[in-house]
Amino acid sequence: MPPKTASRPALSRDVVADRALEIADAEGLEAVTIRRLATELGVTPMALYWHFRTKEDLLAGLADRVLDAVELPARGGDWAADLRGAMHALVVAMRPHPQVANLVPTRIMHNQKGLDLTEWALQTLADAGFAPQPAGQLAMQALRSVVGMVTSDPVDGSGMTAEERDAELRTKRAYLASLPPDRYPALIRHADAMTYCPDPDEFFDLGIDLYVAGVRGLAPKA
Amino acid sequence: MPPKTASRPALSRDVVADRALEIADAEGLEAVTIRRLATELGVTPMALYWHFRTKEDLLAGLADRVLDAVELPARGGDWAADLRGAMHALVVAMRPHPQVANLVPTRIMHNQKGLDLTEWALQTLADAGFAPQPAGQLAMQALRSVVGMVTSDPVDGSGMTAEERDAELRTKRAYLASLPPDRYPALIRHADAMTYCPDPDEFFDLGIDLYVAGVRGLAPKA
DNA sequence: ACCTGAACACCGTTCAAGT
DNA sequence: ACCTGAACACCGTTCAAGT
Repeated sequence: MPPKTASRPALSRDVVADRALEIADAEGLEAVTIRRLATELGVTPMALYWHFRTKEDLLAGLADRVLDAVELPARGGDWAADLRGAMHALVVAMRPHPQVANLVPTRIMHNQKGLDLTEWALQTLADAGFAPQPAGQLAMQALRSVVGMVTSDPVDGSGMTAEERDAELRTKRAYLASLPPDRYPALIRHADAMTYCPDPDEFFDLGIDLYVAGVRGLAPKA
Repeated sequence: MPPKTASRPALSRDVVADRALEIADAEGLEAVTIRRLATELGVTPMALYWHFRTKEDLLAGLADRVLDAVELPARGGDWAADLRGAMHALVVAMRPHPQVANLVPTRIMHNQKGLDLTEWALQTLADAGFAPQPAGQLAMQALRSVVGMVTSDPVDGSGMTAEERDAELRTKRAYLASLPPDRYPALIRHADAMTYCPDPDEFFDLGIDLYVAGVRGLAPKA
């Protein structure tokens, strides 16, 4: 039966991890603190140690929660489309939690969905004709590529309001415009493109396209 | 003139940053602490605040120090070779300090060498025919690609002794071998390739090749 | 099984003061 | 200009104890 204080929901790994995810999304990973988490959950800091061995274990739990949300699509026969599908699935799962993205690579091999993703990637790369060594490296590169994109997401990457983003954008452009034009002509010419991304979806598409085109370029000729 | 206690070298941003780099390389970024740093430098924790506004500022200093070490080669006319040269220069500068690699992207635009690198990349990608928007994204992707490789360097990535690495390698392989073979056949087949890299240089070469091949695949036809 | 209480050894940082 | 001293508000974690 539930505890007396009906206000407090029962504690569990998932409840704690979900709350930690909310804090991380709203205020960044540094804001995720055993003590803060305990206060918000109406519990003593030590209570959390029943569910997580250490804070590191808790952070691993966050990464697992993100990986668990991955929905792998069905495989077709085309290796390029399959790679795209897996990367897109990862992007969809990770974009809501850009702060946690960096933790995912450490969990990829210790998580059911992570193993499924890796198996998928290895099979696909083997289909494309790669030997085990490059296939393994390219599979990991796909993961890192997605993590990198999500981490530097031009929109959601750093929980800010629209006004804050606007102010920062103006600051950045003013800064780039102030650079010596004889030394940094291209930088100045690209100032707008580097500071503003009209369509975030295109941002991710380009990253995935880049990876797939790279794999295609390196693939052994059939 | 030097202070009385000749044992203590004069404090400065560079002296502090170099010491912090040593600690980070040997024991990881978490070991870099204002108080620890002060003790090692024979000084009060508060002394460091004369040279760095905050700890964040100190960490930025570490990233700057890594970027300062980049030696850009001369440019040829071939855009692919130029891209390769810039990425290789970044790899050479960052590999000795894999723990700091993650901090570099935040400094790339606030550092002389970072700006030089970006200018180089943008000019090269413009030469290859890219419009400003994709050129800007691809330039950042090159940086992230290098950071990702250095961060997961199979050899130097996580300051361990040869014995520790060997033990971990055996553990990992035993773990992969214990997976259900009907569900993870490729993973098991790739176990050796995923856990051991015979030549770290090839690891980085493949990553750079992947990026360049990707750019080539996306480049507008001449 | 699940949680509390008190204590320990750390953090980064402010503020006033010394030289 | 450069550094010290004392204090504040935090951390993660251990260990023994409660229910």
